[in-house]
Amino acid sequence: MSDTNDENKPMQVIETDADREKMILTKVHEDGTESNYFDKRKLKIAPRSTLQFKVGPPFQLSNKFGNVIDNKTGQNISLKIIPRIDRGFDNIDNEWVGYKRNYFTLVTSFQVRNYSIEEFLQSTYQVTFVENFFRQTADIKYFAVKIKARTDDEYTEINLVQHTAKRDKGPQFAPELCPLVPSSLPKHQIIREASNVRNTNKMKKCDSTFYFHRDLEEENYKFHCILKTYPNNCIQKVARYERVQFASSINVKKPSQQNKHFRLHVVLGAVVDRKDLGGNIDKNHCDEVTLPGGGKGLFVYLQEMNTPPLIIRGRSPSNYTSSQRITLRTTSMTPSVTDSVNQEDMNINSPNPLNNDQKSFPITKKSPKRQKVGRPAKRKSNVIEYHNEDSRFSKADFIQKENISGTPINDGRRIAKRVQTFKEVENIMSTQLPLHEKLASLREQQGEITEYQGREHRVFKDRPASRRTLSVDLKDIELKPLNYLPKDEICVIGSLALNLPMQTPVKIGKKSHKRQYDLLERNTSDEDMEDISDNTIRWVDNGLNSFKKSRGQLYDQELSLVYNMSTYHYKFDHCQSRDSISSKVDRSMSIPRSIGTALGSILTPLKVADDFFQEKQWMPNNQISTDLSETSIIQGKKSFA
DNA sequence: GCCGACACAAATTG
DNA sequence: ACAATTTGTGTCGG
Repeated sequence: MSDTNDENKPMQVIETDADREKMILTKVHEDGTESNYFDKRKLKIAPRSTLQFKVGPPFQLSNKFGNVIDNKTGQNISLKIIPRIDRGFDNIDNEWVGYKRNYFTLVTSFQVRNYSIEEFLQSTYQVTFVENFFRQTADIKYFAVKIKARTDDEYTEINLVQHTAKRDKGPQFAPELCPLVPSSLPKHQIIREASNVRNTNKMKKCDSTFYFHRDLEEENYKFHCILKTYPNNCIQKVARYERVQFASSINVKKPSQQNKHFRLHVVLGAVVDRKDLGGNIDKNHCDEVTLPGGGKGLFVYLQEMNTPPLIIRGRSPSNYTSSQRITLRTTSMTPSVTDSVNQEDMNINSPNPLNNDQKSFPITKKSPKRQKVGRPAKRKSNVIEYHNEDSRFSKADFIQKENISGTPINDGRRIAKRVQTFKEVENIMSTQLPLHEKLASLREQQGEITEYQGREHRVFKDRPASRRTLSVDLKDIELKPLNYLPKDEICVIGSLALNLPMQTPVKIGKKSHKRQYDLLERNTSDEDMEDISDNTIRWVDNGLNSFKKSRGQLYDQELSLVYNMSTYHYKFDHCQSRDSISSKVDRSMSIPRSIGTALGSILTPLKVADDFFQEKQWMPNNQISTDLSETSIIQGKKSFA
């Protein structure tokens, strides 16, 4: 459970470094599913991609209100809300970021310590709470949950809106109070799989996970019990709030232009009959509801959990890739701390007219140079077309044409293709090189002044700066989940895939990755459900302590952070030297922090690898190192002399 | 600049 | 294989 022992320290260094540098941060859950966190300013992923599902910020207990007594035993019962966000929030640079226009999913159940569901439903309960300085007691008709959003500072409630799957064609509605019976919470994967089920067979399979059918259990509940006072026959075990959005009217920024922070709240409460209560109720900690019979009821808050502060990005184009350009950079020499300094220097010379407000993304933080204002977004220009074999058409060529015509080239000779893997980036780069060089020399002949003049340093001193730049529009790089590619040919790095000159198809080996190891060791339960904790105190401890322990608001214990580039280094294999992938995975653990932080790069491992190679006095040929934080592609020398 | 509405496109679902 | 569905986001116009 504790990840803070010595052998993990090197890992943590890497992770911390990686934390600042990765395009996609992959968190592996205990059930083997992954959450892939990425910045939508930097990377566009298809709407229905499974990468859009991800576990969001953890909840912490924020309030306890009433007291619930089991009428049979006279004992207090101990309740626990089990909420989770399954879509809509990315962990970017230690902040939780959602999009105003996009859906999020919040699921929650609740559990009662030391009760089976049957035991629980066979009894009746009484709630005692204080409202308006008066102590009130009433029988509970049923338990229920609701969700809310608030601003972090003012504590103003923010409206939430839900859509049907039909979105614009269907109605909008506020998230409703959801009567619940106790249950564990289905795992993230189950929520994913159940998200758009229409097939009746599938629905039946899901049914027992999500619903409790009172009529089917009649003989178990012959006497008066709480089950009888639940509103519907079909009672939910899990509240699923899907397709939720913040009200479109919310202002996501403060007047100072700083991000406003929001929190999502989950409230567990008990619904009682208003008639059972005396006096005035101020409704500070309860809401009025309508009872099944039509009478007035009260939803009495029992317990509340909330998220850490959330950032909601608005509709500004600056929050989308359409306004961005990424850069692929290649280096011809081993990166080092010095190099990185130099690079940073270079960066300063590149203007960043776009976003000043990008500190949430590490790459940008490291390289404050977003160079070029993206061309106006064009609906139909998301596809890069190029021909793998035809070096006459370079990416640069393409971009130029595209910029002029506003449409992708498609003259029938070339294969339309979206860039999805680094292999493809590689292809683009390798095929375009000759032309690029040509263009470069042409430019030189014409006496063009290079953008990086004055920035020469040892890495590039042998090449005119004008030869170094090519750019790839970020919009044109879209990454697909792993299962789109034949497994034996790729290296899985988060959800990115690279051709891997290596047999192991690969995640990170046990020994090499303590966290992964822990994860595997712990991953013993096949159940879809999370276990009910059998100790109240531990609940609290787990909730709060792990919150404290968490770094970047991810639970240490529940995850293995497998960063895209942190462990393997690899290269683009242009010359069959397939032995050049270092198998010294273990050594990755000792990558000095300075190396890891040296370059704001989504392909840091290449640089890391370079460094190892240098250490070993051996440098592989044909490595292309790319740096998405630069504003241009810089093509290194083809080989080292 | 913000927002509603409509539109497009791409992965999933059946 | 194919069509329908779903959802991120591009775009227009008020």
